[in-house]
Amino acid sequence: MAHAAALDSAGVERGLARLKALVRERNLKSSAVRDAVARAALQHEGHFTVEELVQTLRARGVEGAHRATVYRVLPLLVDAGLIHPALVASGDGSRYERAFEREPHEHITCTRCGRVEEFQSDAVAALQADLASRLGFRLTGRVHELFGVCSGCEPPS
Amino acid sequence: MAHAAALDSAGVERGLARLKALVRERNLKSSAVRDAVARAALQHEGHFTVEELVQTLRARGVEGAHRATVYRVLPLLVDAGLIHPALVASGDGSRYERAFEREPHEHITCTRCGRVEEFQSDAVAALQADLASRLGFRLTGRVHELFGVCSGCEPPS
DNA sequence: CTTGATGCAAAAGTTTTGCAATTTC
DNA sequence: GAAATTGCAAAACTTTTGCATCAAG
Repeated sequence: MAHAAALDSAGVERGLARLKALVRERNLKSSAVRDAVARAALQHEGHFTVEELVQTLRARGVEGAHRATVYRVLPLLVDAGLIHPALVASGDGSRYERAFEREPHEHITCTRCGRVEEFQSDAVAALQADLASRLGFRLTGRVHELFGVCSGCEPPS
Repeated sequence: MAHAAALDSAGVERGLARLKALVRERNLKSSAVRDAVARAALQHEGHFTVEELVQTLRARGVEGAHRATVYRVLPLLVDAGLIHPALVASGDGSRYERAFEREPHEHITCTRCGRVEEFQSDAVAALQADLASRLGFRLTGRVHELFGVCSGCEPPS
């Protein structure tokens, strides 16, 4: 189970519009390459590394967004709220995941069998919102992962 | 704000004992250098990078635990439950923080300036415990990170 | 003495940067 | 045209590894 479904094409367009708005706001210039990176990021399922994004773009034939360009573009996508860094450092480089038009979600992983349950908790979401504003932050993203041992792997005795 | 207070010396000793137990269990050999790394990690306030730990050790005069050695030792400290990886990738290398004798806590990161606030919420902890047990999991770990823009970077207008 | 731990240096990786060539406004 | 964006290559970093040497059991 586990990963967010890919964003549909209308959603991707809305994401690109959001990016364009930020670009205008900062007096930057639009660019086809950057849009392609944004598209790939928005359409990616689950989390991805920079390398994976580069591969996706390359596979997608067309324009080969250079690795360095991707590195330069990602921070802007984060600022635009399209993606955000995800998962604690786990070896091979930084990971990101889509943040745009994505419901807050939680994961709980069984460290024994690897099974992942995905669930939603309005109570958690409400708490997060409350905590963020109390600390003076405008909340834009969240990562909430629980780890444990499931009943299948460790029957309550 | 709010980084974890340093562990007192009795706590450090308990941590070292725990490490020693793991070392014995795995038929490894004890070592003064490894203990020094463990000490520095346990006493460190807040999160730290490998580089910072190396600096601390160097400053502490004594033996200059080599960078490579620290890299080799850290996974063992994680297995022993003394520390754990912390924070999603944020630029300069993996971060760790003490886990031993420490309450669960959360992080909120400003995506604009990178500042990290650490806080504790009993309500969140209670919810996590409740959700986990409801899903049939024995909770053993959690990663909870919020992202946003802090008031310093985006004054409430 | 047998095996693990360490330091060093070299190898792998990951990110960042300077520059010249392009593209956008 | 002026200024931002890109690709490329080089530089800067972060982690991992092979080896010879040391230390612990």
